[in-house]
Amino acid sequence: MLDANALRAHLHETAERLRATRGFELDVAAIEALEAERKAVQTRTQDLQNLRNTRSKAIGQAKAKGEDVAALMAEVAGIGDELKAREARLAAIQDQLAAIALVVPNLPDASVPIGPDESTNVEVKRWGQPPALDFTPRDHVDLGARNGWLDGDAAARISGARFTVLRGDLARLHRALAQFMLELHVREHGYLEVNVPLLVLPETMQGTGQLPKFEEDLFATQTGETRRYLIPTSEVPLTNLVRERIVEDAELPQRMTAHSMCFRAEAGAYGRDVRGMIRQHQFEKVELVSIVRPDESDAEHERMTRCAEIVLERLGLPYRRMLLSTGDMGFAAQKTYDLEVWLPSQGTYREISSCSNCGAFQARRMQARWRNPATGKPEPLHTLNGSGVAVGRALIAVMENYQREDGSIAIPEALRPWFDRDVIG
RNA sequence: GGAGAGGUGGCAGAGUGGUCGAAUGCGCCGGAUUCGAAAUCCGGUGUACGGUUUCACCGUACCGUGGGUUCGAAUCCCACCCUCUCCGCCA
Repeated sequence: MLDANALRAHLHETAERLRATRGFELDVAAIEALEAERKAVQTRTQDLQNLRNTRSKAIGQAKAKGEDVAALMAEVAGIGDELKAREARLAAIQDQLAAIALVVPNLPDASVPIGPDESTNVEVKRWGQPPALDFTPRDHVDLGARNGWLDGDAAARISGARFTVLRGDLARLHRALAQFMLELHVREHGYLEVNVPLLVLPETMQGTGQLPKFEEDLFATQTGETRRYLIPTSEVPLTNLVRERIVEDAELPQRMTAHSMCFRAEAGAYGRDVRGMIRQHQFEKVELVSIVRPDESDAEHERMTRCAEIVLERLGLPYRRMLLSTGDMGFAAQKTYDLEVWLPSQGTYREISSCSNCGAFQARRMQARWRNPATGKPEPLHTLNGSGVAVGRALIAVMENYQREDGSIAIPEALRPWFDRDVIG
């Protein structure tokens, strides 16, 4: 959510920036009309409330002195009906304004390249050399066919498309990757390990920006009257830990990591990445979330991205860092780096991590604040999230980059603590 | 799932339908006292929204949530949510 006061004060300018960067059309006319009415109705409502309060108090005082209150009662008589109508109208207007505000995307940072889609992303750096294989590399589906390691057919029978069953040493490798990442972030990068709920309430989803606009991307459950959603990433519960809280300065910055299941409906992805486990309804991710003071978020964004990069470097996986252009950024982000890992079978880099600085955007939706010692006043925090990294995709990357001609897979040095061998298959 | 108790400011904890945004204590901030500190004393100390003559004042809302009764609700009524205790079931 954008700052309400700033939006009001710079409505046309903001609308122009949203159009230029996001291709988002802000309904300026509707907002102006609602704002004008809101101001009139709110002022009138509060005047009426004030009148009612003062008169009611006078009645109480008069009664206490044993005076006749008939005249005072008559004065208040007409207020009730108008007040009720005004209050209802005000609530309706504020609901409409909120509904508009909740679907406006974040404004990109000035350093973000302007462009329509991923074609205008900018490569910032490259690390590592793609492995020189003297045979034609297989993709992870072919490699996974050995030993019943990766079984899409079984998963389809059980759960439908976009699920996989992992078995044996591949399941073990998958688990080792998650453990390795979690340990790295906890022991070396200073993150607090958190274990979070996977089902969350609608207001939680609204806090981080998945709702109300992207409901079709989510899996939902219904138990009686209560609706709960499966998290698409542990960013959601982790970030919402500060929802409706005022955090003291001494508690900042907060760095949290969680290993969790993630669930995505992938409603708009029919036909994309249907082969293998690149794009699944259910996958695992080690997430990084930082809650920081506003003036620290840029530096934290760089730091967080490095924490994700180190995962790939320790695993010896070649990658590049991309600065996303305005058209490719998520709804809540003001700046995003994607890490893309080399996949030999595709001869290209594929997304394995996304690190975003959301600025105050999520914090305003969540009412997540800190007490600024300089002013003594509560101010919105800044929130950041990043994958550190996607476990399923890391598994694919290890399989493909560490494959050998016979279809066996070498175990990266960093994962040896979880294995008694240096090769599987 | 059954039975009971309870949800009030950062915390603890009062609150007969009428100057209750809310006593008191603790905590915190400022000041006095002190060589300094402790103790003591004095003062201050919620959040959001709105208005304006915009760093100051004024107004409104908020006592779990949502409704209702009333001129007036923390207080009365209804529904829901949550927490705790005991029982049952269960990983």
